[in-house]
Amino acid sequence: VRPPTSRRAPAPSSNSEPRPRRRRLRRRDLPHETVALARFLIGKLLVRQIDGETLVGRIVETEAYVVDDPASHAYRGMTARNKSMFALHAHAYVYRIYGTSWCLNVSSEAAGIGAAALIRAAEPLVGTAAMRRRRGRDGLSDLELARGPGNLCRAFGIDAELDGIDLDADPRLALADDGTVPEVGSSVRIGLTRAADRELRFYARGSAAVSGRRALSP
DNA sequence: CAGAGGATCGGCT
DNA sequence: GCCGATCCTCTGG
Repeated sequence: VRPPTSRRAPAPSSNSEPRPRRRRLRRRDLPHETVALARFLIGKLLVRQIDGETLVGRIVETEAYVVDDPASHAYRGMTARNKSMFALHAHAYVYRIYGTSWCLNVSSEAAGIGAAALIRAAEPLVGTAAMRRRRGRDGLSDLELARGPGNLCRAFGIDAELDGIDLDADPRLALADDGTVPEVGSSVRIGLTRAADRELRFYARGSAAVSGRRALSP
């Protein structure tokens, strides 16, 4: 039973262990297989350079959109919107949803195969003031700044301009590793109508920055 | 070329 | 929990 005042146990970033300086992840460091990539990204860092500032968050929630997946944008083949999903792994796929929000994915698999890992939430570590400014809403705690895929993109200033970029080398957006090893849980994906039963969502256990109903992240 | 609907969010009941 | 906002993209005729 959890204490009523705190929604979740301490997040992975609250470990007091010294850890190595963060190191940019190159393409060769990332699993190319979609589910392995989605799981691997939990605990890694998202590093954004924008307007002369550095924003860093720890990824705490992802979803896999695999080959032959009716819920995937790539299910019916390549289109103008989803072509970044067909890029070699470690490219960004950024798209607009509901006319209101952006979503960030990391492409997976070989060139020509449409699959990706959606980044659904991050725990802000560096640049929280800038993230709060970008969210444009009052009263948000740090842990709410990048909770949910649309909120994450808003906080990090991610939009169509970053669609298709190579996360291996682009100066504007990178993945990094600081040696943190979180405990990873899994569940069904959030917000889907098709293939809603597949267990393809991954999250950092104990993180207060994950989205979705609490029952999905025990 | 019209129409439906979506990997969301936030406000309201 | 429910619902509307908002704007493309994709589909079918």
